[in-house]
Amino acid sequence: MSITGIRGFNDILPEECAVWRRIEDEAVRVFTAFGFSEIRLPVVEKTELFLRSIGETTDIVEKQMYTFSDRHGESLALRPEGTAPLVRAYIEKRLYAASPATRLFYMGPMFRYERPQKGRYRQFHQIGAEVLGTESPMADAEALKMLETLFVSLGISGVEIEINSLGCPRCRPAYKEELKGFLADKTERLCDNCKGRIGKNPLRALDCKTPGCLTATHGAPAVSDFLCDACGGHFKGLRSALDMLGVAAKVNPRMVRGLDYYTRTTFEVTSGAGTLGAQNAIAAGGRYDGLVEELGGPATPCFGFAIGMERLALLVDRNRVEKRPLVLFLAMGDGAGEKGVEVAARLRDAGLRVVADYAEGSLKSRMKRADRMGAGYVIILGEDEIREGVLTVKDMTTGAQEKIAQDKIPALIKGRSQGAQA
RNA sequence: GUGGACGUAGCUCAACGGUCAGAGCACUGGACUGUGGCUCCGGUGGCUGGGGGUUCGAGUCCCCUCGUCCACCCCA
Repeated sequence: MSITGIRGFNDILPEECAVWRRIEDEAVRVFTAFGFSEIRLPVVEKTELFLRSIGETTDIVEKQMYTFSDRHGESLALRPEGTAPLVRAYIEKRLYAASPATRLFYMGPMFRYERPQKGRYRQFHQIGAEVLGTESPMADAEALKMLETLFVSLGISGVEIEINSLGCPRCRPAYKEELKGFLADKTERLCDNCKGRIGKNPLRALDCKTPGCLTATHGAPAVSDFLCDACGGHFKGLRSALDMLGVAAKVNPRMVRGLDYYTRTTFEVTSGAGTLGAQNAIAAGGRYDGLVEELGGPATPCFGFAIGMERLALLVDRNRVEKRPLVLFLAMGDGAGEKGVEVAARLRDAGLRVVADYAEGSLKSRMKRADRMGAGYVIILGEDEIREGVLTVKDMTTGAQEKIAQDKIPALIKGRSQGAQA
């Protein structure tokens, strides 16, 4: 076998790229309308950045990061997510100085060493957006509205938004203790995984789907009952803002996220569509009010989310890919090939999408190919046309054809395809 | 990291341990000298993922390995 690609690292082929392109274009359009600006960040960062942001005991850091030493022995990592690098840049480039609230979005590859499966790959792609510098629950609500707007514009339906509040460093410890107390006499029922993390992060048990953990956590106290006044008010503000914006979100008091930096609002967007396999989360995020300060910046409350590109692509309608009509230019006979590429170039200058076909073969087989390539029009340049100083244009959908002067072709094709679309 | 299913032509899949591994689609040529879609006829295309073993004989059975898929775990 010759050299193959790496497990979990996929080639995105042209057909799939058309879908991705559509998603990306739509995301740029929607996010821009909400006042977000694009930022492009490196794919590699110092390992320490992720240790300090995501949390040293999270699965991502413990077993999913691609880390390596560079030639000077410094530990670097392929980014497993986009928020930490963005916050690093925000602090390093002092973006907070420009305006009180900064809205940024990014898209690109992320890397996690996991066992690949449907909707889960070692190199995967995210589109993310972050609002930095505002504590207002309106920011959370608007970001969710933005997400919903994107999904609608992509024709995706049947998604469910779940929200929760995890509280803040002031109120969460009390809840943690309460939960630990509740689980204390039920530890035996927890799965090994949850037994291990009960000390550090007992909240994870709420999210666990193993039967034992489900029964053990049944009737457990809810975070929402332990929120401090400020967090409770924030969560209430979020819910009423969502109502106002017409965003349907369900409160799920058991939803816990896997990254340590989340505070207050967390959310997850899932789809019931079977095409997603077991990975039903297509977007998720939340508030991380302490992260910027934690990483050495000024205290800056933030909200952000990331969308899983591969998963979203599984949900978009493949049949609706925008296409300008393709014109296939066929030249036949001595010298016609050269003349052909030149005429094709002029037609492109006039705004048409033209492929010059100078392959061998009978006209019949070349017509057949043109048809299979999806050509809307075929232009033929052969001996007859050269002699008469015209080109033959055939409309492949109607089958009609006519001989016409070269400079009249763009108008003819544009006129017809516009008429056809209307 | 754990468990399961599966690797045969570019794609989807056949072939009881027994001739030369087949079919459909795709590609290509022709029937139809410069006109596509339909039909018919021909052609190209395979180290049966790789390695080892059992057997007179292996695509088929056994072991190893690589890969894919599914699930757990985790997450987007």
